[in-house]
Formats: sequence, C-alpha cells, structure tokens
Amino acid sequence: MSTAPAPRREIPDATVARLPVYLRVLRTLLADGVDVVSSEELAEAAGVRSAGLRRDLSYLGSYGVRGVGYDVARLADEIARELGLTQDRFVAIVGMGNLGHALAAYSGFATRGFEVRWLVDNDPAIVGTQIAERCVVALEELTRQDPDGLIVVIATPPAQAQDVADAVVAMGVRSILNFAPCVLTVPDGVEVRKVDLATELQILAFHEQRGRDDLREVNP
Amino acid sequence: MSTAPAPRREIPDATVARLPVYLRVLRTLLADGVDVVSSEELAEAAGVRSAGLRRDLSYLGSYGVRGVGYDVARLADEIARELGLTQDRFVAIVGMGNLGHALAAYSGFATRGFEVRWLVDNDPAIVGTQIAERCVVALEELTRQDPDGLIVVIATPPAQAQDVADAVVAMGVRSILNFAPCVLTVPDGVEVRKVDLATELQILAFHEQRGRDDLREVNP
DNA sequence: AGGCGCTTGTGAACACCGGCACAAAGTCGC
DNA sequence: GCGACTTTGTGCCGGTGTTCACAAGCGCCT
Ligand SMILES: NC(=O)c1ccc[n+]([C@@H]2O[C@H](COP(=O)([O-])OP(=O)(O)OC[C@H]3O[C@@H](n4cnc5c(N)ncnc54)[C@H](O)[C@@H]3O)[C@@H](O)[C@H]2O)c1
Ligand SMILES: NC(=O)c1ccc[n+]([C@@H]2O[C@H](COP(=O)([O-])OP(=O)(O)OC[C@H]3O[C@@H](n4cnc5c(N)ncnc54)[C@H](O)[C@@H]3O)[C@@H](O)[C@H]2O)c1
Repeated sequence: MSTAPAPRREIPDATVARLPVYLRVLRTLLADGVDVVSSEELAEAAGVRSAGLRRDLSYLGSYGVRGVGYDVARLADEIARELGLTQDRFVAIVGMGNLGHALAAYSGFATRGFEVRWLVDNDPAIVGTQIAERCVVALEELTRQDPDGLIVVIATPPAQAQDVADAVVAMGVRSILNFAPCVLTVPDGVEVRKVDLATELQILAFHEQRGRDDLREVNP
Repeated sequence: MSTAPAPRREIPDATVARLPVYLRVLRTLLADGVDVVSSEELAEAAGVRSAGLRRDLSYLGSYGVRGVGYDVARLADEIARELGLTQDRFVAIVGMGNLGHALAAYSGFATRGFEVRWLVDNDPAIVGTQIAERCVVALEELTRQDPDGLIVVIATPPAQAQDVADAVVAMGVRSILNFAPCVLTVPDGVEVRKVDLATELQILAFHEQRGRDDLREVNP
C-alpha cells in the first residue's frame, strides 16, 4: 500500500467560507495592536461559536497555545497562506455598467490582496474610455491574456453572462464570480460563485413571513 | 419551562435558498409560453439534480402530477407564496456611495417584487438630491417609517454599518442585507444576510490554489 | 519544583443534507 | 376499460457540518 506521507488536510467547504471572516477580524486586531487572542474573543468578533472556530482552525494545524490563545500575526499569515493569498491574484471585471463602475471604484479589492487588472466591456462607446484611472478593453483583448491566477467577475446583463463565461473558460480561467441573475454552465474544474441580490432579499422575505406566522401562532 | 428551544423548521434552509432560483427559472419558462415542466428539465435549468429538486418541492406540498410534471404557473405561485412575496415588500438602501448608486439604478428589485421606497444617506450634500428619480432622505427620516415588510440594505462604509443596523433595528426592522465587510450584531429575531465580495474572491482563490496543488501532485 | 487555572484541540453524539433507487400514481394510446 | 409508459414523491443511506464536553497541554505563581 502507498504510504500517505503528506496528510493532505482536506478543509471542509464550510470552514473555507469562514476563513476570510477570521482573516478580516485578525487584521483588524493587528491594526489595533492586539497580539494574542483567545478563541472565545475571536469567535465573538467573527460572529461564530468558539468551539466551531477552534475546529475550523484545527484544520490548518496547531497554531494556538493552550492556556494563552492564538498569536494574531501568525494566525493571519497561516490563513492567508491557506487561502492562496501569498501569490498575486488578479481580477478582471466584465461589464462596465452601473455595477461594473461601482466595482471598479471599490477599494476593497486592493486592501484584500486582489489587483483589478482589467476592465472589460464590448460596447464600442465604452471601450477605450477611462474608468477609475483604468482603460476599458474589449473582451477579445482579455482572452489573449494569461489566465493564471485570474478571477473573472461577470457584471453583464444575464443574457450575455453565459457567452462571457464560455469565452473566459476557453482562455483557461477557472474562477468566476457571477453577479448576473442566471445559471452558468461550465466544465468540471471551473468554479463559479454567484452573488444574487434578489435571492438574498427573497430569503429575508421568507424568514420575515415565517416570523410573523410564528407570532400569529402564539397570539391569534 | 422553556420547551422547544429549537423552532421546528418546516422547510430546510438549504431548500429556501434554492427556491428563488426555481422561481426565476419558472418565470422565464412562463414568459416563453411553457406551461408544464418535468423535474428533470427544471433541475437542468436551475443547475441542480432532479432528485433534490423534487425533494425541495415536496416541502411545499404535492403540486406535481405523476407522469406529466409541474404546472409552471401554479408552481411559481406556490413558491412566491411560500417566500412571502404575495404581500408587498419594500426596500430601503442606506448609503448612497458608489454601490448605493448602482443598487438604486438596479431594475432587478422591481422585477422580483421589491419596491425601492427609500434612498438614505447622512451626508448633507447628498440628502435632498435625486438619484434614479428618487429623493434621498436622512436616516432619521427613515426611522420614522413603518417597518412592516421593510428590508434594509446597508451600503455604508463598515465603520458606520453597526450604527445603521442599531438604528433600523430600534425602529422595528427585522431583515437586513449587509454589503459592508464587517460583522453585525443584532438581537434575536432580526435576520442579517451578508454579501461580501472579498470573501467570495478568497474562496475562489483557495479553490484555484487547491486545484493547482492537485495538478502538481500528479505532474511534479 | 510542583500545583493551579486557563485555553486549546478533539472524540463523540447529533442534526442536516444530497443522491440513489423504487413504488405509487397518474396519463396516454388503443 | 386497460395495460404500458412516464414522472413524482420518498425511504434510506452515507457524507458533511455543528455542538457538547473534557482531557491534554501550557504558563504563572508560590
Ligand atoms: N446594478 C446593480 O446594483 C446590480 C445588482 C445586482 C446584480 N446586478 C446584475 O449585474 C449585471 C449588471 O448590472 P448593471 O446594472 O451594471 O447593468 P448595465 O446594463 O448597466 O451594464 C451592463 C454592461 O455590460 C456590458 N456588456 C453587455 N454584454 C457584454 C459582453 N458580452 N461583454 C462585455 N460587456 C458586455 C454592457 O455594455 C453594459 O455596459 C446584471 O446582470 C444585473 O442583473 C446588478
Ligand atoms: N463599491 C463596491 O463595489 C462595493 C462592493 C462590495 C462592497 N462594498 C461595500 O459597500 C459599502 C459602500 O461602498 P461604496 O463604495 O459605495 O462606499 P462610498 O464611500 O462610496 O459610499 C458610502 C456612503 O455611505 C454614506 N454614509 C456613511 N455613513 C452613513 C450613515 N451613518 N448613514 C447613512 N449613510 C451613511 C456616505 O455618505 C457615502 O455616501 C462599503 O462598506 C464597501 O466596503 C462596496
């Protein structure tokens, strides 16, 4: 039998989804001069339970000190490394409409380690113009670039989103963040995450209605 | 004394999160003149497995016809009812910066049954101006309104998000959609959902790195 | 040095969720 | 009217995620 020399730590998806939150809180603490934090305090600040937090962190290794807590700088580095933020990551925003403009002006990309390198649109009136001190290029221009480490953000109308996805997948992109309210079909090995505003609102509406029904149940 | 601390949930959260997708697909089908759809076709269009789709729909009741499929209009109505979209829902957008402008101009609210009724900012230079044919009001103005059926979208910088949340919770709002990258603390009974761009990108970065590691393992 | 108090890391139990496979239940053709 | 065909609704199971509870480990104080 093959000896499993590298105990490949498979980190659960649910944990991966929380690591960015921990990282953000840790960097805030670091900026405030805090150098050690307990799981209880960190969990409070991250809005999770301490037991869950400790289990999440245990997937990264044993970076805590019993009786003391976690070294803030060390833990932040470990999470950043695990998330793949040690190497440079680039972002291309496709679709320079209302949303694309807001995204292009958003400073949160740079502060989290993502460089917005390309702004893309296919409207001839927009291509070549400057947005947020950056030149807008055509989609054909983007597809000639190196896809390594590139994340494509789709902010086109839903009818064009699949075409854009097909084009960037063909160039080798394997990470897509989709703002268009539609289902994207991509080959295996390509990861799509979606941000759907209407879905979020409808989930909120559901819970609000359920809350009201619960009240009626007790107080008819 | 206090019994049943865990509220018996009729519909699982995972199902609720998918219902809006089904609803969107169903309305597209309806617009295309399709009046009956099988679980296989609907699942394909929604990007899920047919068995899972059928289980999701089974929580709403038995609205399908064996051997035939689901009546598109009927099913759309049932989902809309379950999501609480039969009663009017209103949205207030707080923070009229880059993102707030894009949201105010977004037509997707209205087409999904949400009326953007208030645009809010606390910058005196912005209050009173018109954005997307709507007048911007101060936060104090919003907090005097009826919170029933109101969903508050927070698009302020993170440092002000908690204050805004506190203010709208105090007026009785129980549903908040938070775009600011920070943890909001709210009382029980108030639901907060967050949209965090950097988190999404970092999750994508993690998977992209993991994919590359997997390749190295096979091809060093 | 050794005990004591604090916090981590984790075993175990439990709840949840997704997928398979199939019986039940309906339609359609004749 | 009836059998063949189609599709739904669900029992079941394995995998995932969450929580409790506590032993193990570390530093500090005496
Ligand atoms: N505006 C918002 O606040 C908001 C919020 C959530 C989701 N969305 C979604 O985001 C998407 C964009 O919204 P918007 O309001 O910015 O729309 P918009 O119409 O203002 O902008 C769309 C832009 O995409 C460009 N485009 C179209 N096809 C393209 C292609 N094939 N390649 C490159 N560029 C292309 C157009 O030229 C246009 O500039 C939509 O799908 C919308 O549903 C928007
Ligand atoms: N711009 C984007 O694409 C984007 C994307 C994701 C997340 N975000 C987040 O969304 C938030 C807004 O981003 P932005 O780029 O629009 O920022 P911005 O600075 O352009 O706008 C913030 C607005 O909020 C207003 N504001 C501040 N405090 C307020 C208060 N107490 N009550 C009411 N209004 C208040 C300000 O007057 C300003 O108009 C930020 O938290 C940002 O991190 C933005």
